[in-house]
Amino acid sequence: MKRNRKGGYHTLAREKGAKGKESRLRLLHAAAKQFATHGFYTTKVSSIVAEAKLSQPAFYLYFESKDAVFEELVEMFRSRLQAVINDSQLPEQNGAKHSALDQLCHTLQSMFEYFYSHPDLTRIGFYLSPDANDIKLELVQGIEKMLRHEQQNSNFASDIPMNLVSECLVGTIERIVFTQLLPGQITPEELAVNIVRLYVSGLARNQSKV
Amino acid sequence: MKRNRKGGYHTLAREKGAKGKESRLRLLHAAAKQFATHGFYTTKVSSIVAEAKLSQPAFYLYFESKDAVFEELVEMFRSRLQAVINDSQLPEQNGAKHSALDQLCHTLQSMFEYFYSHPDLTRIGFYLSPDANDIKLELVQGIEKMLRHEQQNSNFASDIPMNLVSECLVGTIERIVFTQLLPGQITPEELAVNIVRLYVSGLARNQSKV
Amino acid sequence: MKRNRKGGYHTLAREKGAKGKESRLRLLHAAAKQFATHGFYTTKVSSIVAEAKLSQPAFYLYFESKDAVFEELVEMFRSRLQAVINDSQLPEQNGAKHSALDQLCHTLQSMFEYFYSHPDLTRIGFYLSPDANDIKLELVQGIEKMLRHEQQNSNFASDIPMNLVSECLVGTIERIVFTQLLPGQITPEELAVNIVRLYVSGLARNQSKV
Amino acid sequence: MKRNRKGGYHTLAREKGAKGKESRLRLLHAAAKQFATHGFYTTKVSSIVAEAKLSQPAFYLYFESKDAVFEELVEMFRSRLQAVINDSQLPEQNGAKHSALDQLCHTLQSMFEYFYSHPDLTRIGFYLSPDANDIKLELVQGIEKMLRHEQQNSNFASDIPMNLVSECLVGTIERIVFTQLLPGQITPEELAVNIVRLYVSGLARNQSKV
DNA sequence: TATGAATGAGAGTTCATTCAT
DNA sequence: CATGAATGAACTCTCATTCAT
Repeated sequence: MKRNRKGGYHTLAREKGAKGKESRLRLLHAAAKQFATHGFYTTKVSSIVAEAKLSQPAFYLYFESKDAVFEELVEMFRSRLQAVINDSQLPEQNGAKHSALDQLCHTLQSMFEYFYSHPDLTRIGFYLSPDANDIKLELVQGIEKMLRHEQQNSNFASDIPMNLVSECLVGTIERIVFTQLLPGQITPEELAVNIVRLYVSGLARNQSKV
Repeated sequence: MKRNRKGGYHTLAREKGAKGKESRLRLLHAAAKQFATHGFYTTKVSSIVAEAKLSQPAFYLYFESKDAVFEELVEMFRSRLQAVINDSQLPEQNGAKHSALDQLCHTLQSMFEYFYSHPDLTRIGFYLSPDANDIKLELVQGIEKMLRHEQQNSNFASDIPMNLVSECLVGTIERIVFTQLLPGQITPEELAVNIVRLYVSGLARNQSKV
Repeated sequence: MKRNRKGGYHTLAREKGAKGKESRLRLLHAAAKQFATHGFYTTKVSSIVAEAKLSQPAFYLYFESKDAVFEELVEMFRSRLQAVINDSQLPEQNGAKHSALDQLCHTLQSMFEYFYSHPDLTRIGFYLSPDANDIKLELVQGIEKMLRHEQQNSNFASDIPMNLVSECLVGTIERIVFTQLLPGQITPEELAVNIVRLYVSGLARNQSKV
Repeated sequence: MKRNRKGGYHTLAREKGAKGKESRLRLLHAAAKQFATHGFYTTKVSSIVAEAKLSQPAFYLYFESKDAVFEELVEMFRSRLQAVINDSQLPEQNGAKHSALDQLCHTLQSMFEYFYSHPDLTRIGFYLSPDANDIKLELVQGIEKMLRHEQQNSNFASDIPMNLVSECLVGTIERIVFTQLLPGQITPEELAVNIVRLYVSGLARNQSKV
């Protein structure tokens, strides 16, 4: 968020007692929902607290500013997404490593599962945040690494630069998540499989095209 | 009560003489630039008119409101994009029709050329507008039509639903335009070719994968 | 577009604690005074809050808009006036009902007392409001009813339509209130007596005129 | 008008040629209509010129300001009304002077005829103008003079002060003009007769009341 | 005689944020 | 732990008025 930098945190974060922790959480959820639904600028602090059934000053008991909650949500999305990706390493099986494609497929599926179970955060981190580009860039780089790996195994012949491919794939993911996954048109698994298949095999019946 | 008799200053939208037309255009360009750079909410009417070297009231001489200019810009983008797509039908050559893929490739290239020469509008119509989804949906449908055509010529074996493919492709376009095309990393033609190749042939060297 | 999610700050009209109630009242009084003194359009919200010793946003804590306070004041005038009229029914005395004229006289006096003790509201409801006509019309009808009553007791011979008489009387009231009563030239009681006498007996010494 | 004093006239009034004179008149009529219909503040210069089919600068060719036209219209009303009253002196007939009542009746009728044929001006001068009070005061004084005259002829026994009676009468006139005369419910003559009869004879059948 | 184009000045309203309790 | 009450700072939009032609 570059919206309105204010400088260092002041010592709020009073989330000591149980009640405080709970209030903070309610605010966080309310904020996520409101931001996801209405965007950053049309979400008013007043509606966040209304949804959380707290007063406006209470909001500032737990967050430095409207910008700050937003940033926190984005950060949550970013780090959890990172975690999901990291945790999705397939274990070796019977001493044999999985192919990079299996790995990719599995990683995508894990991501999609995460997106599906956190639609508000996803909307915020992927669409709304000014940092969305950075987040997606990380994704691009992660994917590129996997692709290069497979390429080194000489399974990819494509003369399209892998970086471009990753960009394409991330674009695809981005859209498909919002138009297919979140509305529940398709399961995370199907989506992962379909996308990987498309990117690997392409559409053509005979491989002489273009 | 209802005291307010609105009804506009004097029917708005003068643009009779050349000077007026020019001012309106300056405002339109300034607005496009500001919106594209800062987004809708952080763009102030004051900065638009500053960039256009006019006073604030002048703005309201030519546009009903800040919302209205924005909508006008979006509409421009939408209709011109539509026109570009429609005008990109390849003519028959030597009595033989072009393949749907050539057609797709050519259409993409035309679109990319349009995007490249109108980056501000593109940013507005594709990212910023609440109507962006509608616009992209039109695009999805247009592309799906082309793909189905090719499919009926039985050049596509893919068992992935064509609608899903279109969605994927549009996602790709969307991203690639902003990360590669607009920053000038790649020419419209290269981009079109690469994308079509990727979607048609896929990445794999031998077609037994996944 | 429709970006604006209005929906009010936080449901408005707090006035929970005593302090809030008091502020709201101060604003209401200030508004009444300003409107009465300067009229609707020349009264600025800024002068209302200045008089109430509050900031501009505080105004919108208690009222939806400048229009809204005005309407509220008008409504107060209208309803209280109605109440005054209703409450001014003379009780039976010694088993004998009062004559309609006594009743009229008494009602007028009550009204005048109300006007005299609420000059600002009176100015607003009688002069300034676009609804002033409705309010006066109610008054005309109320008075007409009393007059008809007396007429049925065959105390009135006049061949002037009672409706016209009521209109005349209301016109008289309206003016006399502002030129005589509010400036303190005459007491409510004197005024009521004089007017009724005038309307009942007329000016002429011998009743053969005109 | 105290609205916005601006100081002395500048030398505009270019109404030399016939066309100029006509434009000025069109503006004046348009202004009267707009002011009468919508009031001073809700009438915009832009709507006046729209109605007059001229441009905004043209307006300032003929009038110093919005305030100025309004004042001019009020002044027209005031002076013409004065003239009507002065011209309504009944001539002696057969050497015998008319009674003051006949005179009053005739004067009222003339006034009503004037009002009826100039509804816009009447609305402006009687209702809208801040000077309305002065104008009505003049009227009160004129009427009071007539009444006193009749009183001296000892035709009036009333112990109600003649000044108060005049005030009452003017109030009556004011209202009745707008609710009965201008909407065309009653002719100027009938109105004059009815009012005078009411004020002279009163409502009562037998003169012992109150 | 008239107008297209432009503006200074200000009004109402909103919102994130804080004070006092 | 929480809130009722209040505000500074902006922002959009309007309107009478003028400049240049």
